[in-house]
Amino acid sequence: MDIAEVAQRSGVPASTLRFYEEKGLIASTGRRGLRRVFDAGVLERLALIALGRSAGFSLDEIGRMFSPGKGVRIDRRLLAAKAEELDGTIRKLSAMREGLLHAAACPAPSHMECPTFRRLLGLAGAGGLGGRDKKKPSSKGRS
Amino acid sequence: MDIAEVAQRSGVPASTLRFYEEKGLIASTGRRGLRRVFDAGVLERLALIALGRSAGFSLDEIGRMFSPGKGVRIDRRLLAAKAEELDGTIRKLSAMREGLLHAAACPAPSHMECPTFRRLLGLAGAGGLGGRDKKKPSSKGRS
DNA sequence: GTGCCACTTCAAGTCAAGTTGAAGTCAAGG
DNA sequence: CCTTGACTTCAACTTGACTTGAAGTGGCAC
Repeated sequence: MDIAEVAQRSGVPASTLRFYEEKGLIASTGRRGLRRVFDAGVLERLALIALGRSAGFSLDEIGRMFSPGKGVRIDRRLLAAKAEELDGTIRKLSAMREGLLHAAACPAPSHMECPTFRRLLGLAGAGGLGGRDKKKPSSKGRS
Repeated sequence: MDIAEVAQRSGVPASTLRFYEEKGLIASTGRRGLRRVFDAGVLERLALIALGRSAGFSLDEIGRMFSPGKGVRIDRRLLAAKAEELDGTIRKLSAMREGLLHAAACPAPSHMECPTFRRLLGLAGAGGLGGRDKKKPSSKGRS
């Protein structure tokens, strides 16, 4: 498979594939001339990377996970830790969602007069939850 | 209040306050010499900003929310939409957490041989969930 | 054999949300 | 009056994950 096929099959842009290779996240099995040749395993690897990213791992973390050998070799404690972290995030997000929903339905003329909303303010200050960014739509390139 | 006091009372660094003012998210009521003077309302505003950020709004979105007037004037549909978005995120995060937990405890020698883990892979590909970044600890400056 | 165009490389740009540094200002205390 | 140092401005840097552009190469269809 050349890079275009991997891109097309995985939905990951070629530029990203090169970037990932540069970062050591994926590897091409060789070259045909200048062009990278990938084997099918790279698709699994890419799925794994997507999974990791979804779970909140950085590319570096993901890289560390399978840089050792060919196997996936993910440290289970790392997974458990990440799961716990996720759990905290979920809790905060849930509280926020509740508050948002209430605020949306709140009868008070101004949100500032709503006790629930005001409670939410404190929550925001307290919570460690950071800014989230949406994933890019990435809806291009797929036929 | 000068910037230092606002910083101290809100926990938001002065550099960030200047940045926020530049972005139109907060306003100083005047100057004493060169120095900004803020009134107490800015603290509420900052709480609101923190809330918005926690809920996943970008600074621009937050700015749009209260740029109109002095009042908070948050569009309730926007809140509801954000809550729904949050809900989706929570769902994905939860699934991810389940999978992570399973993977951490999974008896299969390689994660690739574990059906649950493989199911997770599909999930990651499907989910729209993007990369998350942790909030910085920000444990400086607070006494 | 030759031309095209998908591939290659490498550097630089983007975005968000700030942070950091240098150089300058000025209110207040001694 | 003079020093101090907290404030000011402005620009450049940071991080993470890529994308984009320019310039070059070469595999493959014809």
